[in-house]
Amino acid sequence: MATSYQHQKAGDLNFLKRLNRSAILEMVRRVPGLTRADIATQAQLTKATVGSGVQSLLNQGWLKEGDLQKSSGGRPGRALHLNDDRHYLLGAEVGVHRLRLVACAPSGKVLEALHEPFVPTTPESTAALLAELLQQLMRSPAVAQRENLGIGVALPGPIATGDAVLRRAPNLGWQDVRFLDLLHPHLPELKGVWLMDNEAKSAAFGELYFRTGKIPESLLYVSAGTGIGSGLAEGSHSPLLTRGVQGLAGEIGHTILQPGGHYCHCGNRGCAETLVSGWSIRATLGIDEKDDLIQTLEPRLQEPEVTLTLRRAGEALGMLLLNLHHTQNPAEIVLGGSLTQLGNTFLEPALTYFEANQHRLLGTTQRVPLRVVEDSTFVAARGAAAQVLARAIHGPELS
Amino acid sequence: MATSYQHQKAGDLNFLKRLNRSAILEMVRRVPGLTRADIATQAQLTKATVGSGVQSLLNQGWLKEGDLQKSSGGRPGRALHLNDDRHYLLGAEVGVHRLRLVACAPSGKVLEALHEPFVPTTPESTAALLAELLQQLMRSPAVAQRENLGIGVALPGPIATGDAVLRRAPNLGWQDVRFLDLLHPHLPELKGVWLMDNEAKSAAFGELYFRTGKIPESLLYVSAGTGIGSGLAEGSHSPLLTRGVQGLAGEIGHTILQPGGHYCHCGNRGCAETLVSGWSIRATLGIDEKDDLIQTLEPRLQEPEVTLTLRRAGEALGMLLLNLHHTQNPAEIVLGGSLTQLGNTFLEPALTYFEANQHRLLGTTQRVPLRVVEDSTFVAARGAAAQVLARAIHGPELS
DNA sequence: AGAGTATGTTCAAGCTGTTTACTTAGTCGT
DNA sequence: ACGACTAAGTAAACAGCTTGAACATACTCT
Repeated sequence: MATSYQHQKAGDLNFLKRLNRSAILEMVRRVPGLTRADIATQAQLTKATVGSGVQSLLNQGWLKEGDLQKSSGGRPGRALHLNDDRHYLLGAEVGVHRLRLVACAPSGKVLEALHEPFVPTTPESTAALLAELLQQLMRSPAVAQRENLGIGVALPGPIATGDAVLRRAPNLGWQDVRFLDLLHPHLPELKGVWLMDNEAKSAAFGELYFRTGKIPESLLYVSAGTGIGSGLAEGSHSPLLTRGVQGLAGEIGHTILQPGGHYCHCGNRGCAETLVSGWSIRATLGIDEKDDLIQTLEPRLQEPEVTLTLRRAGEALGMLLLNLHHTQNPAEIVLGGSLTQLGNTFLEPALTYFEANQHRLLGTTQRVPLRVVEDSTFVAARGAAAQVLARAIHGPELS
Repeated sequence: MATSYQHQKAGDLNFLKRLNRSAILEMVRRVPGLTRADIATQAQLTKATVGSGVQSLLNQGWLKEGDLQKSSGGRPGRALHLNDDRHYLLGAEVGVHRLRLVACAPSGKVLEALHEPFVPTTPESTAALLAELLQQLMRSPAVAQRENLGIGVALPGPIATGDAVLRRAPNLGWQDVRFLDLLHPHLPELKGVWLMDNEAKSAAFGELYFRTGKIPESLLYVSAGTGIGSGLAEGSHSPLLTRGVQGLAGEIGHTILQPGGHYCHCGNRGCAETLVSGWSIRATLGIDEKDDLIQTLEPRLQEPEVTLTLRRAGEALGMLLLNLHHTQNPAEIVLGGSLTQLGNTFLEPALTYFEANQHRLLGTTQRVPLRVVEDSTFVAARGAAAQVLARAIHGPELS
């Protein structure tokens, strides 16, 4: 249930063993079908060490053996795979207008999902509602016979490292909420990892951690919804998230993009959110808080006023992306959040601006891919589940 | 001589031993006067392990024993200190108008320094000149009888992780320079660690790594000179630097701060450097490239045009700092570079803007300290030396 | 069928951290 | 001044993990 992260400086033999087991598990997770010999080569371990480590992971049900591989002149190796049938992870996102829940297999496959509209209330009643939905999810047949590894909750506001407090969620009207402490009494039987994190950071983590094939060395997730935030995940083995001392890292909605510009709800002037965000688009077009932004705008996309507003917002987003490129320089940028549903009127100016300017400093040597998530509904919830898995693999759970 | 950094996933017993030795050494370095018992408690190791580790570090000359500490009811512990007399580190910075060199003790104390004006030429002749100055430094009495641990070079441009190439240095007119490969033939006798890094990143590393007492969990160094760049160092044990895939992380001079603003030399419009930077101040006030900016402006600080220009630049810097606060949220910000010598006309607006706005999102719970370096002349060179020490402590050198 | 080659396993050996008991060096109380 | 007490540091036996070398296994090529 603790979320603090112990910075490991020194270690004993047990630590070394766990380190090696984790490394093996991560490698097979990332590259399904790896053989013991492949692992020994890549991890710089001996065949014997890998053999015993794999055996123990097989016994614990983390791995399973697959087919024999094609021989390359000698005895063929046996393929190893993550055992995707034994465990599951719970991930939830408390959004501004929605609760989203997933149960994931260790591979990241979504086993069951729930998507409930909700009107923000107190943290306490939200926790009660979420607990009820989680229990509903856990009773579903695809999940019920698996072993749970823990639960992760993604929230729309800054959360500092090592302290499970949501400092402020302006769009929920919450402040200093220890959400896990509120949720735990409703789910006392739920053991394993308990964690909470910022929504964009969970999303970034999940997009990187559940990736297979060629894995970028870092990934930035930009979440464009009512507000706008970002998360940076780095490192392929077990990605690290940049949270900042106060959890404010990624609060890009409040970076200044137009000095002396409009007032933001934070009290400052010219914040990026005054140019791109659900609330600023609402304000510009006079759309009521109670109406769904996307549904309201969909039939009005041809109106010149709407087109102009979305184009301007899109261009501001492009600048914001370029600023992140020149501040954090991630290997890949992923764009998600409800505003991506506004389509090309909004997205095209952002993508165009970024493409036109990303090579200003170094020429066209290496392109940073910018990808728009097709459906970002469960990205943050799935990301929180990914964080649970990472914690389980690298924590004391693995014996 | 290799600069690539192997991401350690798995390890053997030797790795574990080195890890523990490094941890002990780091702890004593950070808190001089620690006893074996203190180390055992903090590092979660047994007395016996610490004892043998310390013994080996004493034998190798990394540590030395000090006085007995005050007893707290039992046998007093013996204080341990970093042996500051045995080794030294070389650090150099190739600036736009200056070469700066230092030889440091492991504590970070500058033993000898050199500061030479220079006019940018080819990489080759710069390497030759630098090598000559380095040899001069190594012959000085305070250094000559110590053992060298390696050399680090800080350069004004992006350098990607794991690849010792300076991609572009616009203010030097260099491109794709493997500077270490040019320097090495002139100093074949120099063994140990060889590395190069971006100037602001070296500075950030050094400011964090050589700190004693209360150590911030992360530190952002902003270098304001001809151009403007930043570096973020994180983690107290052995700080990590964020470089980005292409080494563009921290290129904050080219973040957009004024959409549709003036053209930048990068070809884009509204970059922060068009508002704050040595070159933009020169351009606004019509100061020739050949004249020293600081010396030219010092007698003119009362002129309304100068005051206005510097105030505007300072305010833009304040916004840039706030943007970094809301993007990276470091635990401490350090401001350096030649422009800091312009004094309060320039600095005061920056500091005021930052102080006035840093609490917009969370209230005044926790203040992020913003410090201006008194004399930033050797900060980057000393930081490069710090990187050498860290590489030596955590690399294979420690047996 | 037999040689060749690479995978995976077994087991004694070596190394590292731990445990336990002991020595050492102070303080406190009488 | 002496002894009881406390905590730091050390020595030796012990436990656990990785290693190295020999061996068993499984496929291909001739």
